[in-house]
Amino acid sequence: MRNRIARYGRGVTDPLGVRRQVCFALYAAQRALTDVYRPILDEFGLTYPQYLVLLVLWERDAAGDGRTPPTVSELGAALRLDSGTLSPLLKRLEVAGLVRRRRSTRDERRVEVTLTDAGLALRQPMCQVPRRVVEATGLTEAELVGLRDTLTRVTETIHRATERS
Amino acid sequence: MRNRIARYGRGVTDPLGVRRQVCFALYAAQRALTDVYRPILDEFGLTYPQYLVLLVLWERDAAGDGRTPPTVSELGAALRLDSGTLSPLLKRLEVAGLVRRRRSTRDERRVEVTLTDAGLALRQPMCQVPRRVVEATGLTEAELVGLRDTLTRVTETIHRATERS
DNA sequence: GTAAATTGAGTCGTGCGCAATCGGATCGCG
DNA sequence: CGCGATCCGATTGCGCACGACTCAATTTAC
Repeated sequence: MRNRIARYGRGVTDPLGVRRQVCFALYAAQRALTDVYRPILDEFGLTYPQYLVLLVLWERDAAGDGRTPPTVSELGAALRLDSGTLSPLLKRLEVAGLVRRRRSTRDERRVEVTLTDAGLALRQPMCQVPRRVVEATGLTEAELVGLRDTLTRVTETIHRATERS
Repeated sequence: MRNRIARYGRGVTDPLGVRRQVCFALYAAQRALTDVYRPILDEFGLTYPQYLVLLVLWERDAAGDGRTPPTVSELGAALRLDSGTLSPLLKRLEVAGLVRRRRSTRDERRVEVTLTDAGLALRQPMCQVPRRVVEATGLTEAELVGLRDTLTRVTETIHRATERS
């Protein structure tokens, strides 16, 4: 049974106090963490969402399981972004020379995204990026794992709930 | 019809994978939670950042401590948003009839933001919004408090670190 | 008292993030 | 085989976020 939240009245326990809200904490933390990434990723000429796309591509590449390269939809599934976000982003990555976009020959609706040599070469130097960012959070390894798992659970709960509609 | 985001079928165990990273968990959770807010706030014709601004204004209004109304800068300090984001946002809130902007007479650089009657009247019906959202996360109250505090700590740590430069 | 520095709001450009929509490609079923 | 339903990607439009900048008002330093 869901536990009840105290009644929303006024005064000291004002439920509408911004800083009391988990949602604001999440919103603020996300932007703060992006602030940490920005100068680091700037060294590589990347934005945070672009970096995430590369992470997925590196991951798929390393798996080396003989699958075809990921399509725009598959990247969207991995990052939960839709084509309206990914299409222009991938174009910018292509202009930067890090990825290639190519129509699938088997299904010409699909666009397969592959890493260029330059995109592949970025992987090694960027290996230390996560460590540098994590240090800025000031959290212990255990706290980080707990935080990640809680956040992941929240995300999955929400997605399960909304996919039912 | 909107682009549907397919389920991401792979395991969570890839050591260097996107899904292992706290940063991605934060990024994804923030967007998932916004997905929960969107339809609810749509009923009031608001976006999430606009709702946050109203939260601060309601809070200040309830405090009734005789202070002057918050300025754009003070709203920015509360939400950690700069004038480049707030100025157009506040204009939209003004067009919507929820907020008034007025130059301070004592310092004409400042713009004071006050609630209109319509903006004030929105407070009561929106009291249930946080509860409805929190239910969607599927977390207990204790977990929520812990999550909020951890996130707040991360945010503060980052800000202390970056403000030193 | 005036020049220099600072502060506060606004504007512009770039890049997400999402809704809505379009057009082409494929699939399902008769 | 034919045709409608479905799927996929691209595109468009809007609203954040943020950096860089402008401009005016105020504060300071001398």
